[in-house]
Amino acid sequence: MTKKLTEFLEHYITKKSLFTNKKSLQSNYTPKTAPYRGEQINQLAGILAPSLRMEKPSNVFIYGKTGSGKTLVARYVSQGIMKVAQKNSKHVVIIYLNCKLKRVADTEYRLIAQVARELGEDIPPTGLPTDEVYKIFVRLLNKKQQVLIIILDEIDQLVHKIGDDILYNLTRLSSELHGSEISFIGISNDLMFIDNVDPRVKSSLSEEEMVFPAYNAVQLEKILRQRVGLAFHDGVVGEGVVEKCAAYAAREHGDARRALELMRVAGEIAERKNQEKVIVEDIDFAEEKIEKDRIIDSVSMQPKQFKLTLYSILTVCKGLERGVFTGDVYEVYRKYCTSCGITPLTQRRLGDIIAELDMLGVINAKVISKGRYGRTREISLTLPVPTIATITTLLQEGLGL
DNA sequence: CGAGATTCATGTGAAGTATACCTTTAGGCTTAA
DNA sequence: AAGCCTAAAGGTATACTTCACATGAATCTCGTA
Repeated sequence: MTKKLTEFLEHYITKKSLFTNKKSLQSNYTPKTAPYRGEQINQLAGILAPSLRMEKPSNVFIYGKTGSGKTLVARYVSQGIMKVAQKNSKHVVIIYLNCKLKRVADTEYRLIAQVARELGEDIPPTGLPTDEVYKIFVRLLNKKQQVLIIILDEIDQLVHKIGDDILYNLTRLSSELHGSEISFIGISNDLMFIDNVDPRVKSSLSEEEMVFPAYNAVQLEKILRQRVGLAFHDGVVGEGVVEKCAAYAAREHGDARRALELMRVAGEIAERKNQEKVIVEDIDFAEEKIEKDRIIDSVSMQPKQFKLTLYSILTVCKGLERGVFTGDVYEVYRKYCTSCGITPLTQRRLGDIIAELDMLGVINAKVISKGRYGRTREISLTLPVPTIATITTLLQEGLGL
């Protein structure tokens, strides 16, 4: 037994990895070149370039489906600008924020606080008045002359959650600055998003607009090939693997991020199975695994009450084909609360939590009217059965049930 | 039979409350001159 | 007397509760053909 283990570990060291540079398949990796996005890069660079002369660049709004390279281009261009700025000792600061991240940038206070933190100021997580944080932020900017560019990724989620007042406040910010300049890059998956905000905000925040088309299958394949060349040893990726990967991702509105992740996970799976090559079948496994991991990840990061709510939903749904309703879930939820000593929330709150779980994509909740029998959310599960099982046991352990 | 009223179970918005955390202030203690 | 620490006071953001009203289609009601 122990011999077998050491053998395995010994073997692991000597074994040649399939990867040469796994990082280049990870989603936060910025490659040296961005195929099929040259135009967008030039355009964005053109918009942001004035920052290098210490002038305020126009605010930009970037639209495009997930995995169409929005974030990549924004990152790519900012890196370029930062590099040039540094060489010429210009004070240009570019901050990237993902507004969707819970407890980081999902409220006005937290967003500003986070930006200020990135600029090296210590802001407490709560307790300060929001306008005090604004003041700190303005003071910070005025301390030395600089151009600040804030990239707000998934900004539609933020506005959906807390309203568009924050955008108004942000746009007004620049009038309080002397010396420094500030501009924003908003990134949104939702094409209709800007039409639903205050027109005053709209005009000032989207001085420039960019739309990113989705990649088609051919382009995806080219991108994949490029990255695969960086990430894997030669000849490791088997026949037809890249093609299949590209086809899978193209099916999902040309999501390049997904294609890359698929490729990476397929590689990991192949490696774990001690294969010499990545084969087509690995992609199928990878697809399952990715979805599962994504869900498990986002579930395990939720607060306790969310977990308990989800657990209640899962148990109520189990074995049932039809969707379940808020009332059913609440009943079960209360039962679990007493059995594990958590004070139950009100049904009002539970409704909100269910809505949030829906937003996360863990469950599917739709408001329906049952006519004479009232109105409720119809909750159903869309996840594959094995995933549900895993989550259920995970939650069970986590909640001590 | 069909138009309009009714009804149910919960959605949804606003306002209030509890909690955790922040800064400021005042008082008490220590320390150094 | 100055400096430092601590506790209380006064304030905020956030998660949650309470209250009150909104919703919308199945069902009911009742006048009419």
